[in-house]
Amino acid sequence: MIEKSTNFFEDAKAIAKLIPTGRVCSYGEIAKYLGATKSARMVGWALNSSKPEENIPAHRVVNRKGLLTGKKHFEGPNEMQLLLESEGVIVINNQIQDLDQIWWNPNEELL
DNA sequence: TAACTGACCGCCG
DNA sequence: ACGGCGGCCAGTT
Repeated sequence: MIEKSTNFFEDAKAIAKLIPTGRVCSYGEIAKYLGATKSARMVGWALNSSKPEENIPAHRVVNRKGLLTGKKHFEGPNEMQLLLESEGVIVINNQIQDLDQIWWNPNEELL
């Protein structure tokens, strides 16, 4: 019934699921991997459309600066940060530390 | 129906 | 170095 342009959304969710624990990625990188470098926003939309039941670690997906821009879309304001810290990711002031350390590039890892 | 917004990113001034 | 704006796609009002 609803399998048409959702391909991009499905892929975005799939990539998010592929993100290993303790790692983070940016919307742009995911979008780039999907072939839509300029459609980074759609990646976020895909996660928003997705539900917690989908087991999608959206908290591992952050913006280019490593800032938890989508934390407000979670159950709680600190849910995202707590999840990241729980996985070993250092997050201070809604910003991920050691980005170069935990960064996960789909183009390199999944290549 | 048409227009705006939205978990962003990159470019230009 | 910092600020502002446009572009992408789809969903919502």
